[in-house]
Amino acid sequence: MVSQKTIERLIVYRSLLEKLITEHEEYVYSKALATLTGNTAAQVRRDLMSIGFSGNPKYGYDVKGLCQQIKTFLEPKDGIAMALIGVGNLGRAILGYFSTMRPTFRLVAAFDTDENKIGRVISGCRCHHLRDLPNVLTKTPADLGVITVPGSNAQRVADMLIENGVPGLVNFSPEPIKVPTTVHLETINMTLLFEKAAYFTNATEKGETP
Amino acid sequence: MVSQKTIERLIVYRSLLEKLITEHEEYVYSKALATLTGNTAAQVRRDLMSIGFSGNPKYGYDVKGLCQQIKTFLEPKDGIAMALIGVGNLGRAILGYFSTMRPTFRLVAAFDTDENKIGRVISGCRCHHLRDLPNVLTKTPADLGVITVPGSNAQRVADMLIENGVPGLVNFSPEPIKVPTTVHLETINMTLLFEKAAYFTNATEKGETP
DNA sequence: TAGATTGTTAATCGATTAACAATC
DNA sequence: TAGATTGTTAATCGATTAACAATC
Repeated sequence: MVSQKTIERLIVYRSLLEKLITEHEEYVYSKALATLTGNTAAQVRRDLMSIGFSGNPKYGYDVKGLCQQIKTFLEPKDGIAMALIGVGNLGRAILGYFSTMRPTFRLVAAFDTDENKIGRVISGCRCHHLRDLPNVLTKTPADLGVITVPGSNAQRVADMLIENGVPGLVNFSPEPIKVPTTVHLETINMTLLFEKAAYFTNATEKGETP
Repeated sequence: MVSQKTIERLIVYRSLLEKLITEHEEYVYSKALATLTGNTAAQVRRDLMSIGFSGNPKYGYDVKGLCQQIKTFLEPKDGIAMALIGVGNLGRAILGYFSTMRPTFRLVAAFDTDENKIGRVISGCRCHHLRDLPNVLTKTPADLGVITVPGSNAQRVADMLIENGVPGLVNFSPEPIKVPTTVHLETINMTLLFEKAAYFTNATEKGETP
């Protein structure tokens, strides 16, 4: 199978390839793709090999063809339907963010327990009460559940999503949650990220960059 | 030097140790620490070795002592002063988040270019105009700059922060930015995170979990 | 003492890089 | 053809895991 690291790089390649398309570049060499994304040429060739895309020793890789192939490889053809739970500042930031990313990523429903938010439409996405989650997700199933509630409720919300057939979760709450192995969990731990940034900033200042 | 992976795990250990302290646990074995954080006992012992903390074959590791040692290792003793640029939804979410994390992480100033936000105090942090950044950061220097502006301005903001002596950046904007090697950069690419979650959710559904 | 865990070294594993024949 | 790049295998590197003597 394709490793997590390779997937991450493929996402970065695609983002760059889209930029190259707007610049009307037709072909790109592994060396150029590597330099522009902070990798090595060998790494790029190995990654592209893993998705079965071939280049040409004379011209390099076809930009449009490669971009399309990565897209096909990464994204299911009917896109990704997402449900978001917790319409606080972070939730609203994510709703706003993805409203520009259609049609691949579609936020199909938002949930909260604050009555003031219920019924409102934020960035084109309707906010429901959390108790209606089973009904809403039965009508419009979601591939990805985005958890942006305070930590103490994260596990409960995760359990609800899983019970209602959501196969993947993205957890932004600081509380670690448990899921069965059949469910994919991506955790974005802000505290950890900032602690790490703080540590390495300090280390970099002290010249520890070997 | 201590690897990035080890630093990440140390942060997780500490978070758990703090929980154990509230539960009045005095000692913990490497096996328990490992199970509770999703690692192996050997991994834990190796990580603790790298920061020079010793346990006892009879009782395991002293919870309070270990927690304190990790804290001392990770965090400069006068805490981390942060400046945040871009007071949109994401910026406000982060301001709210860190207002509860004092005194280690202190948001000393926020900046925006929207006149409606200038002068307001959000989660205890005053919002200044971006043009005043040099003055404000001269008076209250920051260790970490948090970039939550739309992508197109990210590089310009990063350059301003670096020019004004900020040694570490956390970039939430989708646009990749360039920094000199003397500056530490932590990138949180939401698009990448969601693309990855979507891919692995799909792969997990198809049973590709070897 | 007997039994379990720590600290640390050696073995293993996986991912990255180097090398080079095949190709254009 | 000569020169450069691709595709792929072999070598290297770094991180994880296994093993075990020392310790309590």
